[in-house]
Amino acid sequence: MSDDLEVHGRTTYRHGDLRGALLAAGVEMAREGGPAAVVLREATRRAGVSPNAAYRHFADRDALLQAVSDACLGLVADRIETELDAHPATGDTVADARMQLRAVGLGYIAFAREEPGLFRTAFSVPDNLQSAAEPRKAGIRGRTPFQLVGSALDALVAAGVLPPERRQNAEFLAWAAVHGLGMLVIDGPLRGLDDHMIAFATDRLLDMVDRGL
Amino acid sequence: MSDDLEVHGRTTYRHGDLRGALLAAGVEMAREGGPAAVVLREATRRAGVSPNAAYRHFADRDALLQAVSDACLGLVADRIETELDAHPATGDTVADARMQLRAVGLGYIAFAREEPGLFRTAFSVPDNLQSAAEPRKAGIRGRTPFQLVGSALDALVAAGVLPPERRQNAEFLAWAAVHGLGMLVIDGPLRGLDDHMIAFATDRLLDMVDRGL
DNA sequence: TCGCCCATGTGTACACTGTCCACAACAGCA
DNA sequence: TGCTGTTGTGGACAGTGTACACATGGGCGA
Repeated sequence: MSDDLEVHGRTTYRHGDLRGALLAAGVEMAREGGPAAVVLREATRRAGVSPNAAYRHFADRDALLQAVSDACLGLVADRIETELDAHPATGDTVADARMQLRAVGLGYIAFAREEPGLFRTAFSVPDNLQSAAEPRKAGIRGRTPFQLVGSALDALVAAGVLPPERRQNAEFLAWAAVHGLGMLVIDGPLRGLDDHMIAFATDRLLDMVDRGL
Repeated sequence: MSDDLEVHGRTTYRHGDLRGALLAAGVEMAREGGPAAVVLREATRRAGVSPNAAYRHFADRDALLQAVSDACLGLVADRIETELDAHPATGDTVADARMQLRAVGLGYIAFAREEPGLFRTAFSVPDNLQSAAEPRKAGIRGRTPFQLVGSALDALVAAGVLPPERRQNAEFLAWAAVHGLGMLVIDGPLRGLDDHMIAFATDRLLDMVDRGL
C-alpha cells in the first residue's frame, strides 16, 4: 500500500499540497485542450490520488475550472508584463505612454497565439467587474490584465494624449478590440493566418485603438 | 410499438426529417445553456428517437455542434439584417454608409445580449477564412455576418469615407472590436451592466471604429 | 406487381465522466 | 496517550459518447 503511494511520489497518507497539484494538472490539461479538457478525474489521476479526494479542495468540477481559469488570467498578465519589459521607457512621455498601451495589446495577442488552450480557458468562465481585479487573477507582479490595461490608459492621460473625459470606461474599448482579435486569431476566421499577417492585423488594430480611443 | 412512435408525433418507422429535428433540438439546447448544453442523447430524446439514430446524420457529437454553431451564425446574420432594416437609407450617402456599419455592430451586440447561449455557441467552434462565407452560416437572406461587415465597409469606401488603401482586411478590425465587446458583455467583465451602460459602451466602441478604421 | 437492397432507426454494451455516501487513516492537539 | 476533525479511499449510480450487430420498410428494378 505504501508502495502505491511512493509510486506517485508520496510517502505519507496526506498529499501535502493536493489543491496545488490539482490546479497544476488542470492548467496542463487546459494548455493541451482548452477548458473542455479540464477533467476532474484525470487531474486526480495525475496527482496520484483517488477521484473523490478532489472534493476536499473544490466544491465540484466547475470550481476547479474556475480556479484554473483564474490561474490562466495570471499567466496572461505575466505575458503582458514581459512585453512591457521588452519596451522600456525612453523618456519621451508621449511615445512611452503610447508604447505602453501597445505593449499590453501585443502581449495579449502573443499569449493567445502561444497558448491558445490557456487563453480560451482564461475566458471560458463568466466573470464580472467586481472580480476582474481580484488578486487570484493577478500575475506574478500582482496585477491583473484588466489593471494593466487601466495603467496604460492612465499613462496616456498623464501624457496628455488621451483627454481625461474619454478616460472613463476606456479599458472596455481597448480590451474589447484586443480581446476580439485574440478570439478571431485562435479560433475565428483569422485562424491559420501566418505570423506576418497576424502581426500586420495586430498593428492595424492597435493603430485603430490609438487613433479612435 | 406504433403507439410509442405516435407519442412523438411519428407514425412511420422513418422520421422524415431527423437531421432537421436534431438540429432544431440542438439550437434549443444551445439557447438555454450554450455549447456545453448541446447533448447528443438529449437531442435524440427530444426528436423521439433512439440515441444511435443520430449517427446516421452526424459523424459524432462534434459534427452536431458544428451544425448547430453554423445555424447560430445564421441567426446572428438575421439579427443584423433586422437592425439594418431599422435604419433605412436617407439619401445622404456618407451618413448612410456610416450608419450601415453602425447597424451591423448594433445588431451583433443586440444578439449577444438577447441570445447569449446562441452567441456563445456560434463562436465555440474553430473557424477559418475559407468557411466564413459558406452558405450554411448565412441568414435567411443568404449573407453571413462576415459578409455583412464586408458590405458595410464597401459602402464606406464607395461613399469616400474610408480610403481604399485601408479597406483591405478592415473587416478584421471592425469585427474584432465588436466581437470582443460582445464577449465581454455576455461573460466578461462587462457582464451584469445595465442596458444603459451597455448602450453607452457600444456607442463609444462604434465611435472608435468609425474614427480609427 | 413482386421482391430485393440499403438507408435509416433500434438494442445492447462499454468506457468514461461527475458526484454521492459511508468508511479509513492519521496529524496535531488536549 | 487518546480524541477529533481533516484529508484521502472505496464503492456505487446516473448520464454521456459511441461501437457493433441487428431490425425495418421505402422505393427501386425486374
